[in-house]
Amino acid sequence: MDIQYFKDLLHERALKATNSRLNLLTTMLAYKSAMPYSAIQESMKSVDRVTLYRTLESLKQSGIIHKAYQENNETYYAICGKKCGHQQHSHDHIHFKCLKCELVTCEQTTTDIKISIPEFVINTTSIYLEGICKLCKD
Amino acid sequence: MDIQYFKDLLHERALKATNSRLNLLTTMLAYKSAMPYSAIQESMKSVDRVTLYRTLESLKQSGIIHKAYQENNETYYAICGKKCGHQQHSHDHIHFKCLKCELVTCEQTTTDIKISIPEFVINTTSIYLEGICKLCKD
DNA sequence: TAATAAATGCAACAATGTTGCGTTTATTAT
DNA sequence: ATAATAAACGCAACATTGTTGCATTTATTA
Repeated sequence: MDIQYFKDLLHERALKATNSRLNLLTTMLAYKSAMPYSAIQESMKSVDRVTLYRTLESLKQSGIIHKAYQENNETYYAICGKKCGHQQHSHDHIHFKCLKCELVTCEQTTTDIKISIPEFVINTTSIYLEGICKLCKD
Repeated sequence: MDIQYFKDLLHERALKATNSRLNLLTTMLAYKSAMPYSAIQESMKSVDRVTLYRTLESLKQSGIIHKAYQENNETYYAICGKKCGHQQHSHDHIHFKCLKCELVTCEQTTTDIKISIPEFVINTTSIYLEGICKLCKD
């Protein structure tokens, strides 16, 4: 993933490859884990907050980023995988918040998770876990 | 569950059984499904919004209610089961949002859900589902 | 390079979060 | 039943975030 990848991605989704969007995406990529809004705001403080709001909205709508986690009025955003498209998010990972390092990451589970409720139709499943991550465990 | 139950519950948690709290709890109980903040606000419009804010906070802190769901800046609250205590929420149910009737309910899953990530320690698990509920399916 | 649709910045307002403080209320001990 | 007291309330005030309209700027294209 580099700038050109993001430019192409944006064009695919009929979005202009503007500085705000490219800056946001490269910042989020560099951050590695899901990025809290406050951190996004900090690194994007050169752009107007309305622009940031609309940037997040457009990227979310287009399936380029997603809300990974939300707690205590702090929202965490992460970059989507390739399966996501316009109005069509599809994540096969779960979101994990480490209580020690406080990072939120997208993780793959080893086994397929099948949750069912009798007589209910389930379209989408979102799973959030809290605990201690691999790196903090030692 | 009736008024007396809530009074006792509040006293157990060292909270005064005030009108705001009892009104909120009986309203939420009558609502049956998880109650969106806007609806709570509507039925609690006689109390100051700061009081409502603090009422929700105190009941949440004490394990009497919990945030059941959150989307599009609308938060849904639900009454906790008996396992929850002060600073100690413990829900064995999942939260389900029906895309037809738009109600958010707490549901039991038939099978125990065990999610694991290699080398991670998992403390709490939250699961959110979207789909069509039993009543709307027909 | 010009045309044009999209994106930005700014102003403005709404909704919610949050704190401090003086007054009121629920609980308790008398 | 009443007084003492700590908790809760209402109000004012300010912070943060959400959201829209509109004139200006920018990215894309022809």
